[in-house]
Amino acid sequence: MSRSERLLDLVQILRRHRRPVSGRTLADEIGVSIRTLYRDIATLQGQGAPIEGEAGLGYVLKPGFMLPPLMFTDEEIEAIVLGSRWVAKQPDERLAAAATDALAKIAAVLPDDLREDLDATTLLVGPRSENAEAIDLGIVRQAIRDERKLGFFYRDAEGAASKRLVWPFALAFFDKVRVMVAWCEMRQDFRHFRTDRMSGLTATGVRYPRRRQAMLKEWRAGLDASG
Amino acid sequence: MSRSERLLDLVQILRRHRRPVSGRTLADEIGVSIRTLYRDIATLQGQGAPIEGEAGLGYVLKPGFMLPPLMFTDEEIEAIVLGSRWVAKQPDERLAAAATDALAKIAAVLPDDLREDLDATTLLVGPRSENAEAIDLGIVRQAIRDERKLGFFYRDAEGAASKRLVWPFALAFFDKVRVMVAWCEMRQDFRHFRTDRMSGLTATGVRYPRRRQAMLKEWRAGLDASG
DNA sequence: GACCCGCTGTCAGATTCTGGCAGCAGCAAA
DNA sequence: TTTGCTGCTGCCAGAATCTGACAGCGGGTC
Repeated sequence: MSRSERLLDLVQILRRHRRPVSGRTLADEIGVSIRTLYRDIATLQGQGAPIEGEAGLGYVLKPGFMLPPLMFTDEEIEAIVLGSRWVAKQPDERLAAAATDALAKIAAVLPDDLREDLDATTLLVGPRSENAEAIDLGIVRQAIRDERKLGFFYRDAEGAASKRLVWPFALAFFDKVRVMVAWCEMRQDFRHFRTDRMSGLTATGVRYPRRRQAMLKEWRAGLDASG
Repeated sequence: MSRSERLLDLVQILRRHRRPVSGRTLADEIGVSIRTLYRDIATLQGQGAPIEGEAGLGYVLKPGFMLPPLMFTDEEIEAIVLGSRWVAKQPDERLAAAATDALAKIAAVLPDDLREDLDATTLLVGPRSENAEAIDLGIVRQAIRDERKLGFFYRDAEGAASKRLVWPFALAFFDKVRVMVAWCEMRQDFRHFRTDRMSGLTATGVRYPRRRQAMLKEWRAGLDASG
């Protein structure tokens, strides 16, 4: 195994362990001496990987992912950049900021001529949606990732309010509004919730008893059957 | 200079030369023996770089770009994927196909757990725009890249038709319609052309006398002043 | 035929990588 | 405080890899 491959492997292994891992463990897992492991970690940090080491504990990788070298055509790069620009203008502030950061990282490594080409693809968006949500979508995304229940108040189209406890498993982007898809404990069925009608969001921390993937699949199957 | 850096450099140098370049030239430019260059080329090809070599001519790199290893946070990856999905659903077939290809490349290297996270971000789009253009946007994009004049027929909002010769320098995505921004020889001013109202597109092959970047800048300045 | 060029094999020397050892510093539990 | 675990660095010799030079093949062009 070449060194560069090993470095990518190392990042992957670090991703899997959420708790701090000792260098000894990592070294064994890759099949390399601990001295070499320290060198590898240093190299990765030098390349911008957010790895943190603390004496007495071990190494932790901040949530993230290292993309290996990839070959893209001009048009593929253009598509990625255009898409990211679109996301950067969406009202979902968290994702928009992430898109901006990602664009900066990509632009930093693009050759000049390609960057100029991209300037010729302008993205004009209409006025921002007035349906800004009062809740933090980051909490929703985290709950989906961790498969944990969410509590909140919901105001439906008629203005009637209700308190919900749901099992969220997807976040959909529908034209101008964002919609959380979840299993609603009250209705005992799948429900869509417009995020701009939600309030009082509470991350319960309680795991729900099903797998996100399975629910997503089931929900999609239901969509196909009815529509 | 480490080997991996040199490989990236090699791709960049190949990008700059549009004509075939001999291995000898490349080797000199990087400061390495020709034997090593052949090895480097072989390595790059093994990594998927579309480099073609022909005896008696030299090497050519198909239009494209090799992205070096990059570190992204989960949310940045999510933003990129969401944006690419959006592009993939746009009516611009060429870009949509490119977005799909790019997504496939990215998905191929993502760890499983991250790929699952991304499934939870669904993109629901409304019905496709009915404003599909009758022209090939690829020709427009190429003309912009090469800074060459374009001829076409245009039907304005009132239905009046006219023949135009323009200097295109940007392609804008505005909600559901795509707009080509260009200097119009007839009006002697900047004009926007909805691509779905264009027909009879002709790539003249004639270069226009200004730099794309300068026109883009001037056009933007005009926008700011009037709006 | 005489080039030019891509491409491969071989091999010795240069370069880099690796593992083991020693040692320092920070932290936590005993 | 002491003990133990861990991150981190310097050093050095052996292993692994990379590199350059040479030779040779096949396919094109002049």
